[in-house]
Amino acid sequence: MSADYTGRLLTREVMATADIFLRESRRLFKPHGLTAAQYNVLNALAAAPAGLSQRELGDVLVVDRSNVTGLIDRLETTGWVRRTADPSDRRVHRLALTPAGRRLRNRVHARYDAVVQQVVAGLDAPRMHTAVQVLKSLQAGARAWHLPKA
Amino acid sequence: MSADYTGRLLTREVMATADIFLRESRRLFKPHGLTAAQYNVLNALAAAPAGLSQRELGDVLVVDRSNVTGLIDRLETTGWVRRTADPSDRRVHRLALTPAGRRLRNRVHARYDAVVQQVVAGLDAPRMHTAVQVLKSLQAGARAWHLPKA
DNA sequence: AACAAATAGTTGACGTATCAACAATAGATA
DNA sequence: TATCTATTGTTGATACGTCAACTATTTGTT
Repeated sequence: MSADYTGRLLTREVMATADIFLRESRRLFKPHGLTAAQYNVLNALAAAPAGLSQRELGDVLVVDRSNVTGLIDRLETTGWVRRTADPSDRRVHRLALTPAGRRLRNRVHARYDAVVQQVVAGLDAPRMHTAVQVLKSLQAGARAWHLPKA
Repeated sequence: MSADYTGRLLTREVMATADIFLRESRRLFKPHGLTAAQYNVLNALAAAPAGLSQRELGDVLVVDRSNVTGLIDRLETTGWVRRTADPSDRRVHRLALTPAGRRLRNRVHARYDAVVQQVVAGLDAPRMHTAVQVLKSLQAGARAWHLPKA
């Protein structure tokens, strides 16, 4: 098994695994009326006690500002997120979970976490640790390819 | 470092890595006028000497039939893919690369492959092998969670 | 203070993805 | 054969994602 064959295989499997995770996680979110992107928003907001601006949220999710607009529009109509004016900068919208949004997030997060534990159950810590290191290395490699453009 | 912490970390890193790959690969495809989805179509067709029906292509790419329609519409207008009538079943459209499509695919594939080799360069075979095994196990685990619904 | 950047958010155009509903065709069965 | 069922591809609605262009602000410079 040549090294480059394994390299191709590895990158392919990373993509395939992420794709399966995404698909299966959608099945979990759907009954709660949530999409995967919306769950990520609730989660990011739950982890930011002081709230986030839309730009900050976009940075956290690695998503364009323009995408955040629609995402929050929809989450506002469902009543899970609130936009409030920032007192010190009239351009920014401060985002926060509503109580209902926080409850929903906690409920879904617990289920999601339980599934992750189940999915990961067959793996021993050293192997997982190696896998994480390999993934980090792949991320660094991908970014290193990116940077030379500068 | 508890096992469940590593489990959460692992799944998060899988998603993050796939996301970075996707973003960076788009940078590679763009100058050739290709999107990531379109590259995947060209690749699937290049690997199927007898051509594929739209349903078969959807199965290979794990996307909905309805998505294939638009994908092929666009690739037909750029002249990289051709739809032909299937003689034995008037419902199906047989898909094939045009010569230009095949040339484009080969050109882009070569570059893509070179980048993958570069990205993977810092990793030794045993670690990659472990990572692939872990990923396969995660896929199996995710699907195992899926199946119990039946 | 006045003017020139830079930044926050929105909009519109487009590509990709899903789902549900539909027409045309094929296949199975009564 | 006539009918019922399944399958192929298309369409329309909705969501997500990008980019480029725009407005309203802020900040920085002269």
